Amino acid sequence: MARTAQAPASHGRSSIRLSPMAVPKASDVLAEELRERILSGEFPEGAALPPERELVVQTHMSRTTVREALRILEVQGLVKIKAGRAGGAFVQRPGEESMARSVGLLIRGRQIRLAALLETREGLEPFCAKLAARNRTEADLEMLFDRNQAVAEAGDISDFLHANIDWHLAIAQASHNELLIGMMMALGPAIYSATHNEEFIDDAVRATTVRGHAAINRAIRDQDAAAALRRMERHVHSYSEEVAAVEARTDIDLD
Amino acid sequence: MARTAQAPASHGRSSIRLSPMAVPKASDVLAEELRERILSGEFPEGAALPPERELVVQTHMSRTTVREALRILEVQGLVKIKAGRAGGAFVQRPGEESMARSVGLLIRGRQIRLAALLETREGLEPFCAKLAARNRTEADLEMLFDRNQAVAEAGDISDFLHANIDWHLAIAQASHNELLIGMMMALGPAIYSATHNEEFIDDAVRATTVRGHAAINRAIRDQDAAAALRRMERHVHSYSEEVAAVEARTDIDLD
DNA sequence: ATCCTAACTTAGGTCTAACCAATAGACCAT
DNA sequence: ATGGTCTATTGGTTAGACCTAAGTTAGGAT
Repeated sequence: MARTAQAPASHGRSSIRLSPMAVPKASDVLAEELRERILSGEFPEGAALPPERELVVQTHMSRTTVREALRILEVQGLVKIKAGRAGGAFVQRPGEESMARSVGLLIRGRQIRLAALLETREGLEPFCAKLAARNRTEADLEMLFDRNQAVAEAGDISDFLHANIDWHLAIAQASHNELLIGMMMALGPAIYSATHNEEFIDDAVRATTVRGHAAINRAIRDQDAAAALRRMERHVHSYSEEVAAVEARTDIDLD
Repeated sequence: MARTAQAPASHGRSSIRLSPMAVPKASDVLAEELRERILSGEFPEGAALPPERELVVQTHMSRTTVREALRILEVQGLVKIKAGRAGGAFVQRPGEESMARSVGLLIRGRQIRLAALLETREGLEPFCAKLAARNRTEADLEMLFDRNQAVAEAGDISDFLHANIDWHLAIAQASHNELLIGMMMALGPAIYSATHNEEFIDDAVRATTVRGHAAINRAIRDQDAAAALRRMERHVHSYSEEVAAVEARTDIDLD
Protein backbone atom coordinates (compact mmCIF):
# COMPACT_ATOMS: atom_id res chain seq x y z
CA MET A 1 0.00 0.00 0.00
CA ALA A 2 1.65 3.18 -1.23
CA ARG A 3 0.70 5.17 1.80
CA THR A 4 -1.66 7.47 -0.06
CA ALA A 5 -4.33 7.09 2.58
CA GLN A 6 -3.89 9.79 5.18
CA ALA A 7 -5.05 9.77 8.77
CA PRO A 8 -8.79 9.13 9.03
CA ALA A 9 -10.94 12.20 8.86
CA SER A 10 -14.69 12.28 9.03
CA HIS A 11 -14.90 14.00 5.64
CA GLY A 12 -12.39 14.76 2.94
CA ARG A 13 -9.17 13.06 2.01
CA SER A 14 -6.69 15.21 3.86
CA SER A 15 -5.93 15.19 7.55
CA ILE A 16 -5.30 18.91 7.59
CA ARG A 17 -7.74 20.41 10.06
CA LEU A 18 -8.84 24.01 10.26
CA SER A 19 -11.08 25.75 12.72
CA PRO A 20 -14.11 27.64 11.48
CA MET A 21 -12.83 30.99 10.38
CA ALA A 22 -14.63 34.26 10.75
CA VAL A 23 -14.33 36.57 7.76
CA PRO A 24 -14.62 40.12 9.01
CA LYS A 25 -16.33 42.70 6.88
CA ALA A 26 -14.25 45.41 5.31
CA SER A 27 -15.97 48.12 7.32
CA ASP A 28 -15.29 46.23 10.54
CA VAL A 29 -11.63 45.97 9.67
CA LEU A 30 -11.34 49.69 9.12
CA ALA A 31 -13.41 50.47 12.22
CA GLU A 32 -11.19 48.20 14.28
CA GLU A 33 -8.03 49.78 12.95
CA LEU A 34 -9.24 53.28 13.67
CA ARG A 35 -10.60 52.25 17.06
CA GLU A 36 -7.28 50.83 18.16
CA ARG A 37 -5.45 53.93 17.03
CA ILE A 38 -7.88 56.13 18.89
CA LEU A 39 -7.77 54.11 22.08
CA SER A 40 -4.01 53.85 21.97
CA GLY A 41 -3.89 57.61 22.10
CA GLU A 42 -2.30 57.94 18.67
CA PHE A 43 -5.03 60.41 17.78
CA PRO A 44 -5.50 62.95 20.55
CA GLU A 45 -8.96 63.98 21.63
CA GLY A 46 -10.52 66.44 19.23
CA ALA A 47 -8.23 65.48 16.35
CA ALA A 48 -9.92 65.32 12.97
CA LEU A 49 -9.74 62.05 11.09
CA PRO A 50 -9.10 62.43 7.37
CA PRO A 51 -12.17 63.30 5.29
CA GLU A 52 -14.11 60.36 3.92
CA ARG A 53 -12.86 60.88 0.40
CA GLU A 54 -9.31 60.99 1.65
CA LEU A 55 -9.79 57.74 3.58
CA VAL A 56 -11.10 56.24 0.34
CA VAL A 57 -7.85 56.89 -1.50
CA GLN A 58 -5.74 55.84 1.49
CA THR A 59 -7.54 52.57 2.16
CA HIS A 60 -8.60 51.70 -1.39
CA MET A 61 -12.05 51.06 0.02
CA SER A 62 -15.23 52.55 -1.33
CA ARG A 63 -16.81 55.51 0.30
CA THR A 64 -19.73 53.33 1.40
CA THR A 65 -17.39 51.10 3.36
CA VAL A 66 -15.50 54.02 4.86
CA ARG A 67 -18.74 55.62 5.93
CA GLU A 68 -19.98 52.44 7.59
CA ALA A 69 -16.77 52.23 9.58
CA LEU A 70 -17.13 55.81 10.72
CA ARG A 71 -20.74 55.19 11.63
CA ILE A 72 -19.70 52.27 13.82
CA LEU A 73 -17.21 54.43 15.66
CA GLU A 74 -19.79 57.15 16.04
CA VAL A 75 -22.29 54.78 17.66
CA GLN A 76 -19.57 53.57 20.00
CA GLY A 77 -18.93 57.14 21.02
CA LEU A 78 -15.37 57.22 19.72
CA VAL A 79 -15.87 59.94 17.13
CA LYS A 80 -18.25 62.82 16.67
CA ILE A 81 -19.18 63.49 13.05
CA LYS A 82 -19.99 66.99 11.90
CA ALA A 83 -21.27 67.96 8.46
CA GLY A 84 -20.36 70.98 6.46
CA ARG A 85 -17.14 72.75 5.72
CA ALA A 86 -14.50 72.13 8.38
CA GLY A 87 -16.61 69.13 9.32
CA GLY A 88 -15.48 65.55 9.52
CA ALA A 89 -14.94 62.87 12.15
CA PHE A 90 -13.45 64.21 15.37
CA VAL A 91 -11.93 61.92 17.95
CA GLN A 92 -13.81 61.68 21.23
CA ARG A 93 -13.05 59.66 24.30
CA PRO A 94 -16.10 57.59 25.17
CA GLY A 95 -17.90 59.23 28.05
CA GLU A 96 -20.22 58.15 30.79
CA GLU A 97 -23.15 59.00 28.53
CA SER A 98 -22.33 56.32 26.00
CA MET A 99 -21.97 53.79 28.80
CA ALA A 100 -25.22 54.98 30.31
CA ARG A 101 -26.96 54.66 26.95
CA SER A 102 -25.84 51.09 26.61
CA VAL A 103 -26.88 50.23 30.15
CA GLY A 104 -30.19 51.89 29.45
CA LEU A 105 -30.68 49.66 26.42
CA LEU A 106 -30.00 46.61 28.54
CA ILE A 107 -32.53 47.75 31.11
CA ARG A 108 -35.24 48.43 28.55
CA GLY A 109 -34.43 45.51 26.29
CA ARG A 110 -34.38 42.95 29.02
CA GLN A 111 -37.21 44.64 30.84
CA ILE A 112 -35.28 44.60 34.07
CA ARG A 113 -37.76 44.71 36.91
CA LEU A 114 -37.98 47.83 39.01
CA ALA A 115 -37.10 45.71 42.02
CA ALA A 116 -33.80 44.75 40.39
CA LEU A 117 -33.03 48.38 39.60
CA LEU A 118 -33.67 49.42 43.17
CA GLU A 119 -31.65 46.49 44.41
CA THR A 120 -28.74 47.57 42.25
CA ARG A 121 -29.01 51.10 43.47
CA GLU A 122 -29.01 49.90 47.04
CA GLY A 123 -25.73 48.23 46.24
CA LEU A 124 -24.08 51.08 44.38
CA GLU A 125 -25.21 54.31 45.88
CA PRO A 126 -24.11 53.93 49.48
CA PHE A 127 -20.70 53.13 48.09
CA CYS A 128 -20.88 56.27 45.94
CA ALA A 129 -21.66 58.29 49.03
CA LYS A 130 -18.74 56.77 50.84
CA LEU A 131 -16.37 57.66 48.00
CA ALA A 132 -17.94 61.09 47.73
CA ALA A 133 -17.14 61.76 51.37
CA ARG A 134 -13.57 60.84 50.64
CA ASN A 135 -13.09 62.56 47.28
CA ARG A 136 -15.48 65.50 47.15
CA THR A 137 -14.20 68.91 46.11
CA GLU A 138 -15.62 72.25 47.17
CA ALA A 139 -17.41 72.47 43.83
CA ASP A 140 -19.01 69.08 44.44
CA LEU A 141 -20.24 70.26 47.83
CA GLU A 142 -21.78 73.36 46.37
CA MET A 143 -23.52 71.27 43.73
CA LEU A 144 -24.89 68.87 46.35
CA PHE A 145 -26.37 71.62 48.50
CA ASP A 146 -27.77 73.47 45.47
CA ARG A 147 -29.38 70.35 44.11
CA ASN A 148 -31.01 69.47 47.41
CA GLN A 149 -32.29 73.02 47.59
CA ALA A 150 -33.91 72.42 44.22
CA VAL A 151 -35.48 69.24 45.56
CA ALA A 152 -36.91 71.17 48.49
CA GLU A 153 -38.36 73.85 46.23
CA ALA A 154 -39.67 71.61 43.48
CA GLY A 155 -43.19 72.23 42.27
CA ASP A 156 -45.12 69.27 40.96
CA ILE A 157 -44.18 65.64 41.32
CA SER A 158 -42.37 65.55 38.01
CA ASP A 159 -40.15 68.45 39.10
CA PHE A 160 -39.52 66.77 42.39
CA LEU A 161 -38.48 63.49 40.83
CA HIS A 162 -36.18 65.18 38.33
CA ALA A 163 -34.54 67.28 41.01
CA ASN A 164 -34.21 64.13 43.06
CA ILE A 165 -32.40 62.35 40.23
CA ASP A 166 -30.12 65.33 39.80
CA TRP A 167 -29.10 65.25 43.45
CA HIS A 168 -28.42 61.53 43.28
CA LEU A 169 -26.34 62.12 40.15
CA ALA A 170 -24.38 64.78 41.96
CA ILE A 171 -23.53 62.19 44.58
CA ALA A 172 -22.14 59.91 41.89
CA GLN A 173 -20.26 62.81 40.38
CA ALA A 174 -18.71 63.65 43.73
CA SER A 175 -17.43 60.10 44.03
CA HIS A 176 -15.18 60.87 41.07
CA ASN A 177 -15.50 57.27 39.91
CA GLU A 178 -16.43 57.26 36.24
CA LEU A 179 -17.80 53.73 36.21
CA LEU A 180 -20.17 54.46 39.06
CA ILE A 181 -21.18 57.72 37.43
CA GLY A 182 -22.07 55.86 34.26
CA MET A 183 -24.13 53.31 36.15
CA MET A 184 -26.01 55.92 38.11
CA MET A 185 -26.66 57.94 34.95
CA ALA A 186 -28.41 54.89 33.54
CA LEU A 187 -30.22 53.92 36.71
CA GLY A 188 -31.65 57.35 37.45
CA PRO A 189 -33.87 57.78 34.39
CA ALA A 190 -34.85 54.11 34.42
CA ILE A 191 -36.03 54.31 38.00
CA TYR A 192 -37.69 57.61 37.27
CA SER A 193 -39.72 56.32 34.35
CA ALA A 194 -40.73 53.25 36.30
CA THR A 195 -41.70 55.30 39.33
CA HIS A 196 -43.24 58.54 38.19
CA ASN A 197 -46.71 57.13 37.99
CA GLU A 198 -46.69 56.04 41.58
CA GLU A 199 -48.66 58.27 43.89
CA PHE A 200 -46.81 57.58 47.09
CA ILE A 201 -44.97 60.88 46.84
CA ASP A 202 -46.88 63.00 49.32
CA ASP A 203 -45.63 66.05 51.16
CA ALA A 204 -44.46 64.01 54.12
CA VAL A 205 -42.35 61.79 51.89
CA ARG A 206 -40.88 64.82 50.19
CA ALA A 207 -39.93 66.46 53.46
CA THR A 208 -38.35 63.24 54.67
CA THR A 209 -36.40 62.96 51.43
CA VAL A 210 -34.99 66.46 51.73
CA ARG A 211 -33.97 65.84 55.35
CA GLY A 212 -32.30 62.58 54.37
CA HIS A 213 -30.38 64.31 51.59
CA ALA A 214 -29.32 67.09 53.91
CA ALA A 215 -27.95 64.64 56.46
CA ILE A 216 -25.96 62.89 53.73
CA ASN A 217 -24.72 66.21 52.40
CA ARG A 218 -23.41 67.09 55.87
CA ALA A 219 -21.63 63.77 56.21
CA ILE A 220 -19.96 64.31 52.85
CA ARG A 221 -19.05 67.87 53.75
CA ASP A 222 -17.45 66.62 56.96
CA GLN A 223 -15.75 63.84 55.02
CA ASP A 224 -17.33 61.31 57.32
CA ALA A 225 -17.33 58.32 54.98
CA ALA A 226 -18.91 55.90 57.45
CA ALA A 227 -21.83 58.21 58.16
CA ALA A 228 -22.35 58.95 54.47
CA LEU A 229 -22.44 55.24 53.73
CA ARG A 230 -24.84 54.45 56.55
CA ARG A 231 -27.20 57.31 55.88
CA MET A 232 -27.33 56.59 52.16
CA GLU A 233 -28.05 52.96 52.91
CA ARG A 234 -31.00 53.97 55.01
CA HIS A 235 -32.15 56.56 52.50
CA VAL A 236 -32.27 54.35 49.42
CA HIS A 237 -33.48 51.38 51.37
CA SER A 238 -36.46 53.23 52.73
CA TYR A 239 -37.24 54.47 49.22
CA SER A 240 -37.17 50.90 47.95
CA GLU A 241 -39.50 49.81 50.72
CA GLU A 242 -41.94 52.57 49.89
CA VAL A 243 -41.98 51.48 46.29
CA ALA A 244 -42.41 47.85 47.24
CA ALA A 245 -45.31 48.77 49.51
CA VAL A 246 -47.02 50.74 46.77
CA GLU A 247 -46.47 47.92 44.30
CA ALA A 248 -48.02 45.44 46.67
CA ARG A 249 -50.99 47.72 47.19
CA THR A 250 -51.33 48.27 43.44
CA ASP A 251 -51.22 44.54 42.82
CA ILE A 252 -54.04 44.07 45.28
CA ASP A 253 -56.02 46.80 43.56
CA LEU A 254 -55.78 44.86 40.35
CA ASP A 255 -57.68 41.92 41.78
CA MET B 1 -36.34 106.58 27.96
CA ALA B 2 -38.85 104.69 25.91
CA ARG B 3 -37.96 101.29 27.29
CA THR B 4 -37.06 99.89 23.87
CA ALA B 5 -33.97 98.23 25.23
CA GLN B 6 -34.72 94.58 25.91
CA ALA B 7 -33.09 92.32 28.47
CA PRO B 8 -29.35 92.40 28.06
CA ALA B 9 -27.98 89.62 25.87
CA SER B 10 -24.35 89.20 25.04
CA HIS B 11 -25.13 89.52 21.32
CA GLY B 12 -28.16 90.62 19.39
CA ARG B 13 -31.03 92.87 20.30
CA SER B 14 -33.67 90.29 20.96
CA SER B 15 -34.17 88.47 24.23
CA ILE B 16 -35.71 85.48 22.51
CA ARG B 17 -33.57 82.47 23.31
CA LEU B 18 -33.40 79.17 21.52
CA SER B 19 -31.45 76.07 22.32
CA PRO B 20 -29.20 74.55 19.70
CA MET B 21 -31.35 72.26 17.64
CA ALA B 22 -30.33 68.86 16.39
CA VAL B 23 -31.47 67.84 12.93
CA PRO B 24 -31.56 64.05 12.82
CA LYS B 25 -30.24 62.19 9.83
CA ALA B 26 -32.51 59.92 7.84
CA SER B 27 -30.66 56.81 8.99
CA ASP B 28 -31.04 57.93 12.62
CA VAL B 29 -34.75 58.37 12.16
CA LEU B 30 -35.14 54.89 10.78
CA ALA B 31 -32.86 53.42 13.42
CA GLU B 32 -34.84 55.13 16.14
CA GLU B 33 -38.13 53.88 14.74
CA LEU B 34 -36.92 50.31 14.54
CA ARG B 35 -35.27 50.55 17.96
CA GLU B 36 -38.47 51.66 19.62
CA ARG B 37 -40.41 48.89 17.97
CA ILE B 38 -37.88 46.32 19.06
CA LEU B 39 -37.70 47.59 22.63
CA SER B 40 -41.46 47.83 22.90
CA GLY B 41 -41.62 44.14 22.16
CA GLU B 42 -43.48 44.60 18.89
CA PHE B 43 -40.83 42.42 17.24
CA PRO B 44 -40.18 39.33 19.32
CA GLU B 45 -36.67 38.10 19.86
CA GLY B 46 -35.35 36.24 16.85
CA ALA B 47 -37.83 37.80 14.46
CA ALA B 48 -36.45 38.75 11.07
CA LEU B 49 -36.74 42.36 10.02
CA PRO B 50 -37.71 42.85 6.36
CA PRO B 51 -34.84 42.51 3.89
CA GLU B 52 -32.97 45.70 3.07
CA ARG B 53 -34.52 45.99 -0.36
CA GLU B 54 -37.96 45.58 1.14
CA LEU B 55 -37.28 48.31 3.70
CA VAL B 56 -36.20 50.51 0.80
CA VAL B 57 -39.61 50.28 -0.86
CA GLN B 58 -41.44 50.62 2.46
CA THR B 59 -39.53 53.66 3.69
CA HIS B 60 -38.73 55.32 0.34
CA MET B 61 -35.16 55.63 1.57
CA SER B 62 -32.13 54.51 -0.35
CA ARG B 63 -30.49 51.23 0.43
CA THR B 64 -27.42 53.01 1.80
CA THR B 65 -29.56 54.80 4.35
CA VAL B 66 -31.41 51.66 5.31
CA ARG B 67 -28.12 49.84 5.73
CA GLU B 68 -26.71 52.56 7.96
CA ALA B 69 -29.75 52.33 10.19
CA LEU B 70 -29.35 48.58 10.47
CA ARG B 71 -25.66 49.00 11.17
CA ILE B 72 -26.48 51.34 14.05
CA LEU B 73 -28.84 48.79 15.56
CA GLU B 74 -26.25 46.07 15.09
CA VAL B 75 -23.60 48.03 16.98
CA GLN B 76 -26.10 48.66 19.74
CA GLY B 77 -26.68 44.94 19.97
CA LEU B 78 -30.33 45.12 19.01
CA VAL B 79 -30.09 43.07 15.83
CA LYS B 80 -27.79 40.41 14.52
CA ILE B 81 -27.18 40.56 10.78
CA LYS B 82 -26.51 37.43 8.78
CA ALA B 83 -25.56 37.25 5.12
CA GLY B 84 -26.71 34.77 2.52
CA ARG B 85 -30.06 33.32 1.71
CA ALA B 86 -32.37 33.19 4.73
CA GLY B 87 -30.13 35.93 6.11
CA GLY B 88 -31.19 39.34 7.22
CA ALA B 89 -31.48 41.34 10.42
CA PHE B 90 -32.71 39.31 13.36
CA VAL B 91 -33.97 40.94 16.52
CA GLN B 92 -31.83 40.45 19.59
CA ARG B 93 -32.29 41.71 23.10
CA PRO B 94 -29.17 43.56 24.16
CA GLY B 95 -27.15 41.35 26.47
CA GLU B 96 -24.61 41.84 29.18
CA GLU B 97 -21.88 41.52 26.56
CA SER B 98 -22.88 44.69 24.76
CA MET B 99 -23.00 46.54 28.05
CA ALA B 100 -19.63 45.09 29.01
CA ARG B 101 -18.17 46.15 25.66
CA SER B 102 -19.29 49.69 26.19
CA VAL B 103 -17.96 49.78 29.74
CA GLY B 104 -14.72 48.34 28.43
CA LEU B 105 -14.46 51.17 25.91
CA LEU B 106 -14.94 53.68 28.69
CA ILE B 107 -12.23 52.04 30.74
CA ARG B 108 -9.77 51.95 27.87
CA GLY B 109 -10.70 55.28 26.37
CA ARG B 110 -10.53 57.19 29.59
CA GLN B 111 -7.56 55.19 30.78
CA ILE B 112 -9.25 54.53 34.08
CA ARG B 113 -6.54 53.85 36.62
CA LEU B 114 -6.18 50.36 38.02
CA ALA B 115 -6.82 51.80 41.47
CA ALA B 116 -10.22 53.05 40.34
CA LEU B 117 -11.08 49.67 38.86
CA LEU B 118 -10.17 47.92 42.07
CA GLU B 119 -12.08 50.49 44.06
CA THR B 120 -15.17 49.87 41.95
CA ARG B 121 -14.81 46.17 42.37
CA GLU B 122 -14.55 46.59 46.11
CA GLY B 123 -17.86 48.37 45.94
CA LEU B 124 -19.67 45.96 43.64
CA GLU B 125 -18.45 42.51 44.34
CA PRO B 126 -19.27 42.14 48.03
CA PHE B 127 -22.76 43.17 47.09
CA CYS B 128 -22.75 40.54 44.32
CA ALA B 129 -21.76 37.94 46.87
CA LYS B 130 -24.55 39.01 49.18
CA LEU B 131 -27.10 38.71 46.41
CA ALA B 132 -25.60 35.42 45.30
CA ALA B 133 -26.12 34.01 48.77
CA ARG B 134 -29.73 35.01 48.52
CA ASN B 135 -30.48 34.03 44.93
CA ARG B 136 -28.12 31.21 44.01
CA THR B 137 -29.51 28.10 42.37
CA GLU B 138 -28.05 24.63 42.61
CA ALA B 139 -26.52 25.10 39.16
CA ASP B 140 -24.83 28.31 40.35
CA LEU B 141 -23.37 26.46 43.32
CA GLU B 142 -21.98 23.75 41.13
CA MET B 143 -20.43 26.36 38.86
CA LEU B 144 -18.84 28.17 41.80
CA PHE B 145 -17.22 25.06 43.22
CA ASP B 146 -16.07 23.89 39.77
CA ARG B 147 -14.56 27.24 38.97
CA ASN B 148 -12.68 27.43 42.23
CA GLN B 149 -11.41 23.92 41.59
CA ALA B 150 -10.06 25.22 38.29
CA VAL B 151 -8.35 28.07 40.14
CA ALA B 152 -6.71 25.58 42.50
CA GLU B 153 -5.46 23.44 39.63
CA ALA B 154 -4.35 26.21 37.31
CA GLY B 155 -0.94 25.90 35.71
CA ASP B 156 0.90 29.09 34.91
CA ILE B 157 0.01 32.55 36.10
CA SER B 158 -2.05 33.30 33.03
CA ASP B 159 -4.18 30.20 33.64
CA PHE B 160 -4.56 31.18 37.25
CA LEU B 161 -5.70 34.70 36.49
CA HIS B 162 -8.18 33.53 33.89
CA ALA B 163 -9.61 30.91 36.19
CA ASN B 164 -9.79 33.57 38.85
CA ILE B 165 -11.79 35.87 36.61
CA ASP B 166 -14.11 33.01 35.75
CA TRP B 167 -14.84 32.35 39.40
CA HIS B 168 -15.53 36.00 40.05
CA LEU B 169 -17.84 36.07 37.04
CA ALA B 170 -19.66 33.06 38.42
CA ILE B 171 -20.29 35.06 41.57
CA ALA B 172 -21.86 37.83 39.53
CA GLN B 173 -23.88 35.28 37.60
CA ALA B 174 -25.15 33.75 40.82
CA SER B 175 -26.37 37.16 41.95
CA HIS B 176 -28.88 36.99 39.07
CA ASN B 177 -28.62 40.75 38.68
CA GLU B 178 -27.98 41.53 35.02
CA LEU B 179 -26.58 44.99 35.62
CA LEU B 180 -24.01 43.72 38.05
CA ILE B 181 -23.16 40.86 35.71
CA GLY B 182 -22.49 43.36 32.95
CA MET B 183 -20.26 45.48 35.15
CA MET B 184 -18.26 42.53 36.37
CA MET B 185 -17.89 41.24 32.82
CA ALA B 186 -16.22 44.52 31.95
CA LEU B 187 -14.14 44.83 35.10
CA GLY B 188 -12.70 41.32 34.99
CA PRO B 189 -10.73 41.58 31.75
CA ALA B 190 -9.72 45.15 32.47
CA ILE B 191 -8.27 44.23 35.84
CA TYR B 192 -6.71 41.17 34.31
CA SER B 193 -4.89 43.06 31.57
CA ALA B 194 -3.69 45.68 34.04
CA THR B 195 -2.51 43.04 36.49
CA HIS B 196 -1.09 40.13 34.58
CA ASN B 197 2.36 41.60 34.41
CA GLU B 198 2.63 41.91 38.15
CA GLU B 199 4.75 39.27 39.78
CA PHE B 200 3.16 39.25 43.18
CA ILE B 201 1.27 36.07 42.39
CA ASP B 202 3.34 33.48 44.22
CA ASP B 203 2.22 30.09 45.48
CA ALA B 204 1.30 31.49 48.88
CA VAL B 205 -0.97 34.10 47.32
CA ARG B 206 -2.57 31.48 45.14
CA ALA B 207 -3.28 29.19 48.08
CA THR B 208 -4.75 32.07 50.04
CA THR B 209 -6.94 33.00 47.10
CA VAL B 210 -8.32 29.49 46.77
CA ARG B 211 -9.06 29.35 50.50
CA GLY B 212 -10.80 32.72 50.34
CA HIS B 213 -12.93 31.60 47.45
CA ALA B 214 -13.82 28.38 49.22
CA ALA B 215 -14.99 30.24 52.30
CA ILE B 216 -17.16 32.49 50.17
CA ASN B 217 -18.53 29.50 48.27
CA ARG B 218 -19.57 27.94 51.56
CA ALA B 219 -21.31 31.09 52.73
CA ILE B 220 -23.23 31.24 49.46
CA ARG B 221 -24.08 27.57 49.66
CA ASP B 222 -25.44 28.11 53.18
CA GLN B 223 -27.26 31.23 51.99
CA ASP B 224 -25.47 33.22 54.66
CA ALA B 225 -25.63 36.63 52.99
CA ALA B 226 -23.85 38.49 55.78
CA ALA B 227 -20.90 36.12 55.77
CA ALA B 228 -20.68 36.17 51.98
CA LEU B 229 -20.62 39.95 52.03
CA ARG B 230 -17.99 40.17 54.76
CA ARG B 231 -15.73 37.51 53.32
CA MET B 232 -15.86 38.99 49.84
CA GLU B 233 -15.05 42.41 51.26
CA ARG B 234 -11.96 40.98 52.88
CA HIS B 235 -11.04 38.99 49.81
CA VAL B 236 -11.15 41.79 47.25
CA HIS B 237 -9.77 44.31 49.68
CA SER B 238 -6.69 42.24 50.39
CA TYR B 239 -6.19 41.77 46.66
CA SER B 240 -6.31 45.52 46.16
CA GLU B 241 -3.79 46.04 48.91
CA GLU B 242 -1.42 43.52 47.35
CA VAL B 243 -1.64 45.34 44.05
CA ALA B 244 -1.09 48.69 45.71
CA ALA B 245 1.93 47.34 47.52
CA VAL B 246 3.43 45.98 44.31
CA GLU B 247 2.76 49.24 42.51
CA ALA B 248 4.50 51.20 45.25
CA ARG B 249 7.46 48.86 45.08
CA THR B 250 7.55 49.09 41.28
CA ASP B 251 7.47 52.86 41.44
CA ILE B 252 10.47 52.81 43.75
CA ASP B 253 12.26 50.47 41.39
CA LEU B 254 11.89 53.03 38.68
CA ASP B 255 14.00 55.56 40.59
C1' DA C 1 -33.13 4.87 -3.75
C1' DT C 2 -28.98 7.47 -2.19
C1' DC C 3 -25.66 10.66 -2.49
C1' DC C 4 -23.17 14.26 -4.55
C1' DT C 5 -22.88 18.14 -7.35
C1' DA C 6 -24.22 22.04 -10.09
C1' DA C 7 -27.38 25.53 -10.89
C1' DC C 8 -30.56 28.66 -8.98
C1' DT C 9 -32.26 31.95 -5.72
C1' DT C 10 -32.24 35.18 -2.00
C1' DA C 11 -30.14 38.28 0.84
C1' DG C 12 -26.30 40.96 2.59
C1' DG C 13 -21.54 43.29 1.12
C1' DT C 14 -19.04 46.40 -1.83
C1' DC C 15 -18.26 49.61 -5.43
C1' DT C 16 -19.05 53.71 -8.55
C1' DA C 17 -20.70 58.00 -9.74
C1' DA C 18 -23.49 61.31 -9.18
C1' DC C 19 -26.07 65.03 -6.68
C1' DC C 20 -28.01 67.20 -2.28
C1' DA C 21 -27.37 69.70 2.10
C1' DA C 22 -24.89 71.88 5.79
C1' DT C 23 -21.44 74.97 7.06
C1' DA C 24 -17.38 78.18 7.30
C1' DG C 25 -15.33 82.05 5.34
C1' DA C 26 -14.86 85.91 2.27
C1' DC C 27 -16.87 89.63 0.24
C1' DC C 28 -20.34 92.94 -0.56
C1' DA C 29 -24.64 95.87 0.15
C1' DT C 30 -27.35 98.29 3.16
C1' DA D 1 -23.15 96.25 12.44
C1' DT D 2 -26.41 93.41 10.11
C1' DG D 3 -27.69 90.68 6.60
C1' DG D 4 -27.18 88.73 1.77
C1' DT D 5 -24.54 86.15 -1.57
C1' DC D 6 -21.09 83.31 -3.35
C1' DT D 7 -17.88 79.64 -3.02
C1' DA D 8 -15.38 75.80 -1.35
C1' DT D 9 -15.40 71.84 1.54
C1' DT D 10 -17.30 67.96 3.65
C1' DG D 11 -20.82 64.84 5.14
C1' DG D 12 -25.66 62.89 3.59
C1' DT D 13 -28.40 60.58 0.17
C1' DT D 14 -29.62 58.32 -3.98
C1' DA D 15 -29.48 54.93 -7.89
C1' DG D 16 -27.77 51.06 -9.97
C1' DA D 17 -24.62 47.56 -10.73
C1' DC D 18 -22.01 43.63 -9.37
C1' DC D 19 -19.82 40.42 -5.81
C1' DT D 20 -20.28 37.03 -2.17
C1' DA D 21 -22.53 33.97 1.23
C1' DA D 22 -25.63 30.48 1.94
C1' DG D 23 -29.90 27.86 1.58
C1' DT D 24 -32.79 25.12 -2.12
C1' DT D 25 -33.51 22.21 -5.62
C1' DA D 26 -33.05 19.55 -9.69
C1' DG D 27 -30.24 16.18 -12.14
C1' DG D 28 -27.03 12.80 -12.72
C1' DA D 29 -23.76 9.11 -11.03
C1' DT D 30 -23.54 5.18 -8.27
